[in-house]
Amino acid sequence: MAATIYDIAKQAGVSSSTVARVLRGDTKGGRRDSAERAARIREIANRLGYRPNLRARAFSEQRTKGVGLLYTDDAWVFEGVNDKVLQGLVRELRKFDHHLLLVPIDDGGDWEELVLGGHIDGSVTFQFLPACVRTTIREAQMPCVLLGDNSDPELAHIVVDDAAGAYSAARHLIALGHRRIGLYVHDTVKPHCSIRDRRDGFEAAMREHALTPCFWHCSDGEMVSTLVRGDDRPTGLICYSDLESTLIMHAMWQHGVKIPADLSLIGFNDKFATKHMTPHLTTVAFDANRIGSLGAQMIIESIDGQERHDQQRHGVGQQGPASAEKRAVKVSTQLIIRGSTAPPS
Amino acid sequence: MAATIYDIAKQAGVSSSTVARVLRGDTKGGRRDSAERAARIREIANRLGYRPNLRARAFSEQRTKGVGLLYTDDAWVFEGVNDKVLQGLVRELRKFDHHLLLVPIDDGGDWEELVLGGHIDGSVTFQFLPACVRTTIREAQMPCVLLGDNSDPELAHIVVDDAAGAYSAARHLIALGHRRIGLYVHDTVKPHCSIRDRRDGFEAAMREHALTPCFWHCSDGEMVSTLVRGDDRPTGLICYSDLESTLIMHAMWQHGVKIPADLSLIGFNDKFATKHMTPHLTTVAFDANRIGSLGAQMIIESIDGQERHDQQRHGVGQQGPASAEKRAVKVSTQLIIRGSTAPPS
DNA sequence: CTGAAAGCGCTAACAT
DNA sequence: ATGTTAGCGCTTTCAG
Repeated sequence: MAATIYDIAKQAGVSSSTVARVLRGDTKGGRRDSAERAARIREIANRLGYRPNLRARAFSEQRTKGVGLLYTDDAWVFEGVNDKVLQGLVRELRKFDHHLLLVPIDDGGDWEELVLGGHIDGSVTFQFLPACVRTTIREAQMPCVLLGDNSDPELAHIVVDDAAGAYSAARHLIALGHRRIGLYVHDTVKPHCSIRDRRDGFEAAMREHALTPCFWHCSDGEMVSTLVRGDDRPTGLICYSDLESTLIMHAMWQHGVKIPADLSLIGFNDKFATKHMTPHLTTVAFDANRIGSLGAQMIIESIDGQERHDQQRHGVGQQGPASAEKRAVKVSTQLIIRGSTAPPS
Repeated sequence: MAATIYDIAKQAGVSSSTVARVLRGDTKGGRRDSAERAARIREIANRLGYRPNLRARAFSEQRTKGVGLLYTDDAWVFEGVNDKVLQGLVRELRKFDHHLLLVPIDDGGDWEELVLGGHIDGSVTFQFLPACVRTTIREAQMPCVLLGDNSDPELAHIVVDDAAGAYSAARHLIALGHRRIGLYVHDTVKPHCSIRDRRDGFEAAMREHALTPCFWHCSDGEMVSTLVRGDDRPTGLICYSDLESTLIMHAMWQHGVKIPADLSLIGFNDKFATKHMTPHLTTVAFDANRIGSLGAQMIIESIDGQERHDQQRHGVGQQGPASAEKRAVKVSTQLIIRGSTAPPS
């Protein structure tokens, strides 16, 4: 049905290799096909609506140019700023002629067939994965990059510089004159390295000023109670994400607590900071898209590196640059000051 | 490196075909391999850590078991309830041993290579696609299902029964005694069949009671102005999605307009209805996950149907059931009544 | 029930 | 510069 290089070769009266070379623009080794032949071949290919068969190519090259996105938690993938990460990832992969497969990890274990069966050349993971998955991937020597997760220092990963972000937020509040400052994480937030890192950064800033850091990991109802009652309530609150900020800000409206007069509020992610909020939210922003695009570059590099490595083992390679070097990248944060923070009244 | 059926065949002293058959549990035509041989083959395969090479299989079967998700607008894919649709889609595809590829459609047109190059067997689309994409897909005879889009009646598609949903929302408000009722769509919402369908359903209900429907497609600022000034302001508002409802509800809090006493509010999607709102939102819900899982079933059916169809053309098929029948599915809605609606005061 | 063999379409090493 | 050829690993007739 679909035209192959053989069909073209026959019509052009040349060999299939010539067709393949011309169509791929292969000029390796100063190669240059005679212009006339090349033109005719291209014309015929065009007329026949030729398209390289990617399945055949993948089979021959032993490489699909596919990257798997491994995840266990559906909600996580599409939550918060992860949509931006995913966008950056997909777009960047496409730039390098790769594509992304969605691979949910179930208990059933049928992901192994897909991941290890050779339908993908490497994988990228969101959130933390079960240890068995990591083991499997490592044993299979599959290139892998962790996104938003630094739980395995052995593997390449990209995370936000959460500590620095929380630190800058705390510094901002302290500079405004706040003394009772807290960090709030909603109780539905699952365990994640970013919680610890943000807490670390926050507490470091507080300690530098001999202040006592408060930390809450509870429901919004409980947090609101704490914020509205008592004289020792915090006057500054840093939220784990803009979602917490939204909940708190609206609750404060309803309880008559003025922001920023009675409470200074800082978010994280710059996700809902201006859309749903009055006043607009001071928040710790970062380039989520970049996490994805960097991830794409790293995984492709890693795949290419491994391929070279494999060729070496078969004695085809030239020399030995360091094999897929493990890397850890931190994406920087930026404090965006808007209307939700002010000196305490 | 990785074991193949030949490696196993050699060790077991049988032919590769036998290995292939045993490992696949192929019992076609009442076939049953001798138990002892089969057991030994399986044992060896296991010991060698054999895994079928999916690239080779795809090449041989001329089918990858991949489905492409085609989209032009990043934001759309991850917006609103579409994350749920995507979840349902991916999970259901996996149940049938298929997988999903993310295929952003750019102007560059490099999506054609991926889609038409045989890396996917069929495609599913979100939102409306450029006409040229649809033309290409149709000409290539690629199986395709439209999700949340009925703009092309020629193609199989699944949509929410938006008209019925809006109708039920309007009926609810009318039954409560409201007379001035409006439908509100935020001005950032891109053109989509659901806007028209919801408007149709809303207006139908209003006409049945000889009431005048109001419709706004504007910024939230403008909508709020309308809601807070004048005596002929609406007492009931149906929002295009829970997002509009959120914006409106919080603005009303800030303007001292009580919900539901002064304004009854209805959302759509049941997305933020209980999380961010006081009172909880009356909303039109539907099973977004189901759109995805139905979509998966339909696209796989369509792919299988086409395969049979192709075999027929080569004279291999048996008989001729209707080829991939085009279908249009509507997912039903359900009005969930919570605290944001009440009789007008 | 089993084995031999053709074929899927492309890449790349080798020969000319 | 071009042609020849040998894979890539699995599926699927077709003989036996």
